[in-house]
Amino acid sequence: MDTRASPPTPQSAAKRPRGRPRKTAQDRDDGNRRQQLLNCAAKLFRRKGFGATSTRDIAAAVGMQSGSPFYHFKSKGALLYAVMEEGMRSAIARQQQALRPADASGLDSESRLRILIRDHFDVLLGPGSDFIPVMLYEARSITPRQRAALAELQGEYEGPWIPVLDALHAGGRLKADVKLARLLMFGALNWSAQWYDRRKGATLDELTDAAMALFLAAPAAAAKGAAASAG
Amino acid sequence: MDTRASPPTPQSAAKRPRGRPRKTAQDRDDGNRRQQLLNCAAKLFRRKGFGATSTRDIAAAVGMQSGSPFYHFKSKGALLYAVMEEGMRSAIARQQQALRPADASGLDSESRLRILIRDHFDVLLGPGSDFIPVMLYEARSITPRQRAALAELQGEYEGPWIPVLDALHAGGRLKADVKLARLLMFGALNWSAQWYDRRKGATLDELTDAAMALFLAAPAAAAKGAAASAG
DNA sequence: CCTACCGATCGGTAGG
DNA sequence: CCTACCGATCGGTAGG
Repeated sequence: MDTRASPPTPQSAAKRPRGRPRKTAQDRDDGNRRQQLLNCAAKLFRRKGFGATSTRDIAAAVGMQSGSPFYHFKSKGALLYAVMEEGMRSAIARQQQALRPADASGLDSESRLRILIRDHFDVLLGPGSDFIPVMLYEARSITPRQRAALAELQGEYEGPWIPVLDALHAGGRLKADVKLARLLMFGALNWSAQWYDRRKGATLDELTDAAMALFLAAPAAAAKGAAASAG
Repeated sequence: MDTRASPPTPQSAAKRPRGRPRKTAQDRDDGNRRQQLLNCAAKLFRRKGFGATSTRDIAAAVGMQSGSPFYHFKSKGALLYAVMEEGMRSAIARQQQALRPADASGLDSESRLRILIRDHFDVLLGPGSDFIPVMLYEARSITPRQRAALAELQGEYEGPWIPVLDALHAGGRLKADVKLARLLMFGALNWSAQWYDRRKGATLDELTDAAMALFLAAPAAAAKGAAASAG
């Protein structure tokens, strides 16, 4: 799904009779090295920042020579963007996965919001989650064109939140202006990437509880019958 | 109301017989150039990021030669830290100013929180407010020692929030765990530096209203008599 | 604060 | 994907 890095030597059959195009004989890597570059780049960009990370750092982290990353990505900026794009695509896929049972069982808006928030924390703070933080905190370093492309993916990610927040607003559970509330809520969640420490403090479930308690007003006192008792 | 841009040439009378030790004769700058460096550095660090801003960029922005910033700051990192420290000191001073009348007139916790939030938006989004965003988003680029020093100032800034949030929690207006609520709230506010556009969208007052409505539960229905009617 | 400069590093490329 | 390399830029300094 990438314009970059089409398979090398398209139809230059060289020695090899008719295998898939490989650069050399050893087939233990494939497009695997590219993924390793992405993983290491994400980790380093997050820890040190884009500007403070050299392509040599990244190459060394995956055991390559200094010029080799440019075989997979045409520039350092392209590598950064690839990290962000993979982060978003993976987040969207994960979100759809998380919502699938919710659709089936017809959960109410509160439960759906809880799922969205819990999933968001997972994307942001779960294991191997450097891609989205890089996207959130290095946006200055990509081109306007790339930013626009990312904005589209972000819109896709935010899509499922809208009807949930609208419904909660209509039901009096969300008091603030819906658009501003959404921006503020995402801020509250996204900022956790700056302070959350997986090894100590609250669990992601506790974080989710806190966020729900912070954002949602109690159900209207005189409601029907089915009230949920939250811990 | 800005700590920056103090009036130039305080009492330096022309040739001046026995002034304080100055490097050369021309007295049109003083410690003024240093402040210009800080202002321009803050603006550039915020727009382009620390890594993508060269000391030459900064020098050019204030009309200096490339080596001259190092007369005022011993390294690029020292300049970054100076921006952050000035941002925090100025934010603390501004906060104390904002709270002064509140102390005097004995406002309730809700009103005090509103003042804190409104002031925070001012520090973050008001005119000439590049210093705090730089501090928030370039923390990776300073040394652990500098981070520790900043953490102390941040503690000073957060101090006034604690009793207010505790009181609101005790009064049932803030439902979430207080510590997590504080972290999430600061996230919601701080993130606004990423999306807020002064020229369009909501005003800082509207933003403050939205934040208050998002964070605070309605006052307990059966309270005493003096209830405030919020818009 | 300028002039003149240095050593190091960096992104990137040719050519295999 | 490595070897070998280049031009540019960068942070920083000496010396006035």
